[in-house]
Amino acid sequence: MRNLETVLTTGARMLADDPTASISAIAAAAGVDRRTVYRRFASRDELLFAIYDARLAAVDAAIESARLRESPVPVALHRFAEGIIEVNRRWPVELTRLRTEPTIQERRGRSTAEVAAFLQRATEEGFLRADLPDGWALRLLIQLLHLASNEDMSAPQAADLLVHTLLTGVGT
Amino acid sequence: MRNLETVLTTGARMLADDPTASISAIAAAAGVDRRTVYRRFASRDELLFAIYDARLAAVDAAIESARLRESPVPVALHRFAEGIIEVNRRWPVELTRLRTEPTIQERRGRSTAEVAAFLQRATEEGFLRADLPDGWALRLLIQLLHLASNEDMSAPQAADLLVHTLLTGVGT
DNA sequence: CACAAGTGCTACAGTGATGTGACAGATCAA
DNA sequence: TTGATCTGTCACATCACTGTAGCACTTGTG
Repeated sequence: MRNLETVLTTGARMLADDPTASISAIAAAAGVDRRTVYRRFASRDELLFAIYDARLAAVDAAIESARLRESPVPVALHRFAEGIIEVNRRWPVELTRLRTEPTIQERRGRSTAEVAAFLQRATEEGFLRADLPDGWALRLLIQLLHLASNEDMSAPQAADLLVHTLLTGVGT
Repeated sequence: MRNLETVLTTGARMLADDPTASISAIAAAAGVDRRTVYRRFASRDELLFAIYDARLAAVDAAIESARLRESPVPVALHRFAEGIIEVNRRWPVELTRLRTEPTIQERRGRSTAEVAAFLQRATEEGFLRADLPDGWALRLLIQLLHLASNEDMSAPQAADLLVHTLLTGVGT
């Protein structure tokens, strides 16, 4: 069903700027009856879960195709950034509350571990400074990804800006 | 009354990680009866407004004491970062929804304009690159402030890390 | 002590969202 | 066309939160 996909993406978009958006509102925006949503998802939480799950799947796909383990660091970083920016734009999810859920947490943890390992490699190969606080580069990268996703430019352009900012900052 | 301040700071903290936190929950966490909150604030929105207002006041104070117009750019930047980090920690408000309110919007706009002007000066004096997309440095700085605020280190340390990252990035 | 102000507690009406049921109409495959 | 599946709609119970009312109790100030 195309409708289901529409509900998920629309829901993601709406919940992004108002986490309290009701199922009625989401259904209406997706051009679907509220009752139909309840036929697909037993509860509100299940819908949120499905949305988050879709996002996580997209993130995993982006990580996969970035080849973080194999490609040269600069190449992988660019591909990863571009991929995640596209994911963030299609799934602008900000369901921080769901991160409590163990299943989500575990799965999300695996993805971030992948990225953390990549940053570790980048450090070892001399692309990142080695004297940074633990996890700082990772958290910085994630924030920059959100920031770049909201920039009014193409994904490749945004990725370029992001990588350049990440590595060299905005100073002279 | 000390209670009022407690309600505001507690509310800020609770609403930061769950924007739907009820007045009952906030009151309970602040060690106050729900009815007492309603005696101070006519409605829920008025409480949110008061919290946001307290944060804005703290931000203004931080901007003020940073002397963004007069001090040398590096000095002002450090003072500003340190001040805002402390504000973010005391008022971890993420009431993006309130930004619709015209009063808030206008007041918030004045603060950010002040910072934007400072960044403009920093660019003119050669501390920031001049070829950045419009507003990128400002949005980046704001995000970095949130990020640094959550780091487990003292405000001055976090400010150092922030400024260094902002200006030179994390690359080698 | 006495008075005033503030707070806690119980209770209540109103509202909006959630989740469920039943039925009619639409869609699509055989 | 017929049967099965999906969807829209009206209806309903439930629940949590909001906002208000009245009364009893505590606290501080003269």
